[in-house]
Amino acid sequence: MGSVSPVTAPIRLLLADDQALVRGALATLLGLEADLEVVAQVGSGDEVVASAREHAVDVALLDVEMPGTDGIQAAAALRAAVPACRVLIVTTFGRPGYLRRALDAGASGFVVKDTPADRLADAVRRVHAGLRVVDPELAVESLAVGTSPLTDRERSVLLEASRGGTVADVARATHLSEGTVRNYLSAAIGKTSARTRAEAVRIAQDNGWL
Amino acid sequence: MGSVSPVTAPIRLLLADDQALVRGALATLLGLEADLEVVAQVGSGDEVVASAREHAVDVALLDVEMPGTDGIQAAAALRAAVPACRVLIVTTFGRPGYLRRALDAGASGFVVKDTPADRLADAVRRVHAGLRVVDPELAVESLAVGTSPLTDRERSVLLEASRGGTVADVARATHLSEGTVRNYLSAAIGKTSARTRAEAVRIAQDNGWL
DNA sequence: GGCGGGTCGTGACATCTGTCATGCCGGAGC
DNA sequence: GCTCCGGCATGACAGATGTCACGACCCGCC
Repeated sequence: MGSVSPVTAPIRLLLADDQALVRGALATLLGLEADLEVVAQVGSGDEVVASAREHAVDVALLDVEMPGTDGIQAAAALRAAVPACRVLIVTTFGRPGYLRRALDAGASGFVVKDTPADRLADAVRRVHAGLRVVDPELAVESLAVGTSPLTDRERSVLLEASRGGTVADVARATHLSEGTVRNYLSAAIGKTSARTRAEAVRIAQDNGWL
Repeated sequence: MGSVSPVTAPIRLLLADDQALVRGALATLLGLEADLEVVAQVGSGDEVVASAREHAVDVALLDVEMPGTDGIQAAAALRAAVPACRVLIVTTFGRPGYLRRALDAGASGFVVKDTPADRLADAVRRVHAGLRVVDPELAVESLAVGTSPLTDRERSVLLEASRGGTVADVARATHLSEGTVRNYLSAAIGKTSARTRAEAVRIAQDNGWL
């Protein structure tokens, strides 16, 4: 007893990713580290909070793109429900808006999926130690792009329009007048410096504003 | 010598995926299997053929979504250059058109990334043994959807239009008359049973026709 | 109280889109 | 030979879209 360097308990991890293959592969990868232990895996954002609580998770690795509750919403819910649990967002797309929203939601780290595999474990350790982990390049871009210029309605109308329907479709879906929809779309097109509705959709998506 | 059950040489694998994190994780996952060995990893389709030749690869696992040469084009090139090397497509999206094109390109297997991780190694072994590996559900869907109804020009015009530009933009990019572009778009809209250009884009993308 | 900003609506206008008819050319197939 | 089909184009037309001006309401803020 009282050894000079006691064996610390491993960091308990939760993995949330809708793609079972990558989820499993990441679990294997992280499980090889002596000080890390994957104690839970889920395939949707809705299961995150319950699972994190049940398994006394230290760090949750959340993908952004998931069906239902996405990783960012899940991060917010998780921070509220289990404040001791840190969140590391692991995502495919390094969209500026994602980063900002992730940090707002209380995430401690943000890693894109094309970073080298051997850095992931370090990111987890840093997050667990209370540090922030953010790709500096992405942080710069995020600052440059700034926060979304779209109001809530503009965003929701543009989101509906991104499905490809006509103005009439969008109006029906949002319970708005057709004229109003066109006004909001016009505003969104202007604010995104686009020249078409479709282009506005693309720009907003690229920036993570949808 | 002449032992009853000789140790067979491990199956030599190539991994191609633009996301380093999943690539590395998959490598770790597969490397744990005694009869599998990851001998090469690349991050783009252009490097596949050279790398496969250099490392005497038995089975190549290719992602479809990659910058530059995509996994399906790479599969075709690889089959032509190194016929002994089998191809297993590992992709995020189970789009019917992807499957068909992958098989046409000479792929032996097609696995979506939301299949359980423990099945991947089996898929690799089967492919190596000369068997076909295809998700039966996806095969059915692929048959139901059928092959792309779009002609080459319709496809390329729709692809250009998917970037969100106006008819004039597309006409400029494709060196066609504006009227012709509108004709092709109209045809594409009709063939996809869409009611808008944007919807036609969405449908074509979902089916893997772009 | 006044001001700004977001929300929702109307009406009018110029332009863009989607559709259709029609034509010409070239190649594949009978 | 002829026909069918795809590529390419033009012209015309109805309807959709994007823009602008304008007004109404509510809320927060100085």
